[in-house]
Amino acid sequence: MTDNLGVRVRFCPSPTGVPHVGLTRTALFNWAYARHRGGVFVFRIEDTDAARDSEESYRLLLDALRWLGLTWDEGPEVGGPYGPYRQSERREIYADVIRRLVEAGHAYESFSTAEEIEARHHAAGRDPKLGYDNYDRTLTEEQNRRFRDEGRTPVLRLRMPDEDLSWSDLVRGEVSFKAGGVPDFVVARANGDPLYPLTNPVDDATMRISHVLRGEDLLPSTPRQIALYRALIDIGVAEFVPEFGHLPMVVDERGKKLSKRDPRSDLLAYRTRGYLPEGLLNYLALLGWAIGPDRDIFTVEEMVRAFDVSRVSQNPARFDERKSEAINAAHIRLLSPPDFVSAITPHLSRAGLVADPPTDEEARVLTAAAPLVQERVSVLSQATDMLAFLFVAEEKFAPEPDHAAKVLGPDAGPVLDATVTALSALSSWDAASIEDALKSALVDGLGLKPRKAFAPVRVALTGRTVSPPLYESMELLGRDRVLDRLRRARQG
RNA sequence: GGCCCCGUCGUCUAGUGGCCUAGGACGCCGCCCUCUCAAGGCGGUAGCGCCGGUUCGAAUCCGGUCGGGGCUACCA
Repeated sequence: MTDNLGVRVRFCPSPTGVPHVGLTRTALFNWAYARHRGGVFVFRIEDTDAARDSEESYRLLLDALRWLGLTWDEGPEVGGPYGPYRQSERREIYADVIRRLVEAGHAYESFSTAEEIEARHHAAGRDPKLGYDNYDRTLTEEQNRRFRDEGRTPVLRLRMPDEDLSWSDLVRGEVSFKAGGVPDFVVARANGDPLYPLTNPVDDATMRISHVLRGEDLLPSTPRQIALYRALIDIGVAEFVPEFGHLPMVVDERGKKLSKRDPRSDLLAYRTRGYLPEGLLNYLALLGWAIGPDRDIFTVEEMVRAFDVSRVSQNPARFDERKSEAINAAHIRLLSPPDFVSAITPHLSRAGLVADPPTDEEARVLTAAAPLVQERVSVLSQATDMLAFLFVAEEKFAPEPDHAAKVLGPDAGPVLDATVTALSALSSWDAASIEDALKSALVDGLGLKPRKAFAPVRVALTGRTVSPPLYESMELLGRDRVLDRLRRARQG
């Protein structure tokens, strides 16, 4: 039924606004399915709505897929045998299909206005929300001519078959819509503009798409697509009806479809906050799919190997930021030290802490300091806060006021003094020596509990009550800066 | 309103008639480790919406019910 072309799936967003996570999850599942089956992943841009589409949005879409590594085999900038892959460049194709649909009697002219349709429902005592009543379907040429003479211009509607429309959904099983339940729908405006309900299936048909995997919100439009497909087969545009699989919605805490305007849907925000592509993808995969029992951290390769649409969940999936961070954190920990350094470097330079690219000295410190924070961050941008004390210009360094207030009071004086004394006398400057010296000076010497003893030192040196490990941080900072910061803290 | 989809811990899920006194993960709580915070280790908390039916046996099958959601444009 899907002929010898094999698996061909597509991702077909419209370039409006910024890329969002629901869309991305759909892209991921399509991509993973193509890769798993050794098929083709087609990327198509549905830009038929000039009023809302933008070139900027188009560019962001491409960037996003590339960042995530969701490579496409056919589509914008890579081409392919069924192009062009932007609907704005396929107008002649639609015009031709429309003409043939009308000639074959599958589409007809419809002059009814919304008001007239509603009025007829009222007059007949029907629910006015019923939608189009197929009124123009049976109009004679004579009546059509009269409308035209009045100066009215018709839209084109597809004639829905008078029978139940069902299909075996890849994720939901048998789904069926009763005959007559779906009104004849508009495929082209009066001015000839083709509409989404037409362009989408026409492109799928002409691009030989074998499996349509999309959000569940599009499930009610499937009967229309099947009807259109049958018409397309009749006029020789399509060869088969594809398989459909409707993925569960990604919802918010209220259970509603995650809005494009919800800050959590902004895909780009995850990138700037420092999500790893593999971390984000792993979490997105969890929204409606499981790689197996008792397991939820995996690589894209593992996902590709295991992915199967028929195992996709039918329930809506709530987007949980905490869990998405936890999954990302797990992937950060999986990074090799050099990879982690490369991952955080752009964040540090964007924050103005290191040059772009970093100087040799900065790179040296970065390499030494990165392991100190790799297990402490869940998103990359957090590394900038934790490492800032190592890179800020000395004259700009100052402990966070509220942190200082907690532990740098009058009690801290003797601790700071003892630390300066102990450190000044140290013969070798390394974490182990520093630890020995401070423990004997503060814990043994002053009789303080370790947590009490080190808190003021930590804030004096790193500016915060929470920091990377102290001794290692001191080693990296160097004796001069350490002593200088301690003395400055002493003076308050 | 109509049509359609969905219903296992708070959340994401495993579960496809006996392996389930329901497993994992996030979160939360406690303990251990410890210079802080994490990470890590150990332990704990919490769930099959409800009612019937089928069956020796149901989270799993069927019906109903209740609840949630989606769609219902000359947007995509």
